[in-house]
Amino acid sequence: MTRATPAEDACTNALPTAALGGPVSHAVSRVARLHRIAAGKVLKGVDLYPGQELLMMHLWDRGAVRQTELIKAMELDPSTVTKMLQRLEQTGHVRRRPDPADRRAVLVEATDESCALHTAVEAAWGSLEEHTLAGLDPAERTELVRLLAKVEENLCRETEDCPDRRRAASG
Amino acid sequence: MTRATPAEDACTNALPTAALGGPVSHAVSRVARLHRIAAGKVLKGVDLYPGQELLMMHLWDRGAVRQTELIKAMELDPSTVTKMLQRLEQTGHVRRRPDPADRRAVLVEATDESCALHTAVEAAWGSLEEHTLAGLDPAERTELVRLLAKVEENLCRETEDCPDRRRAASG
DNA sequence: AACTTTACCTTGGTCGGCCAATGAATGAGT
DNA sequence: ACTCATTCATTGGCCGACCAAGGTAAAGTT
Repeated sequence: MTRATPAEDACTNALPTAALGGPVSHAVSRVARLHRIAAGKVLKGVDLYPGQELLMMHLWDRGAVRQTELIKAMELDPSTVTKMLQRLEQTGHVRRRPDPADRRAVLVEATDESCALHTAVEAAWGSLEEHTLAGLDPAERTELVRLLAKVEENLCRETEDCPDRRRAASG
Repeated sequence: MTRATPAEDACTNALPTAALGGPVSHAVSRVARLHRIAAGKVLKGVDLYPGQELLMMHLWDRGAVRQTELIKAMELDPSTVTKMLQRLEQTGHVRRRPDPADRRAVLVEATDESCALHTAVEAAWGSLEEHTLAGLDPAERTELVRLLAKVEENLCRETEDCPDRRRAASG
């Protein structure tokens, strides 16, 4: 269509081709990267790496849980969670013990020291959020959340990675 | 049997604390992750990993460039680009040669074989973009792009990672 | 009870991405 | 011309994240 000859194309655009072919995809990548960096800076004060704070929040919120719980809640790969927990345990943020009711399961909980970070982490996230949304009025923020949710839905569908989200705990 | 506390079942949907404290931050993380996965699937057909396609696009677009050029254009860490290029070289997508005009620099260019992927990659990105935006009407798409750009600006500011963007290619 | 399937977690590998530190060549200052 | 600073690229280490494969234990089936 737009591009017929792959071999010869000396178009000297300032805009990357990617931005033309997929502006939103491109923007998502960039925003995500910058956001992660920003998160890293904010989290440096609490001795956490980006990503870990979500796990900790879940732990603070729910208390002792099985890893499966975390995996499902955060929709991450099991191996990812395992490794995160190993590091988190090593840094003293988390404690793991075998589940007495299920010998193949592991119970995870936040350590008391980590609980001291709870407030700081939430404050950090609040500040990160505010920074991210600086200059956007409430209507824009709402709209952004709505649109992102739609996009997430779309991507979720293809990925088929969040199938049981709707029914979390049905009897 | 030892299911969980009934109180937890009450707030089923398990809105993570993170979602309350930073809905957009949370959404950005999730969307980014899903988007990356989707990109991975689309790119599997062209033997590229997510992230590499942007680099290749730049190469296809600009021809032989120095790594610095890539680093600035993609706003990535130098070491990241180095490693990406090493793998890309090993998979035959890229070729590197010393810059005759500057003995500490390296010229990078896409191989001919990789050029054959050019069209496929752009098609993949197009399809990814379309998938991402499925169900959004043109107005919503525009708005999303606009809002993401604003957010990127905000994050950029703090990060101070894209200061010289205005003067991309001079001379 | 014995067998089979499923669930839970771990390990090993790969990739993108970062930071910190290093080596090599250019460029600027004196 | 000789320092000194800057730039270019690489290496090593680390983390998040994925997949694939494996081992153990609990359910489900016969």
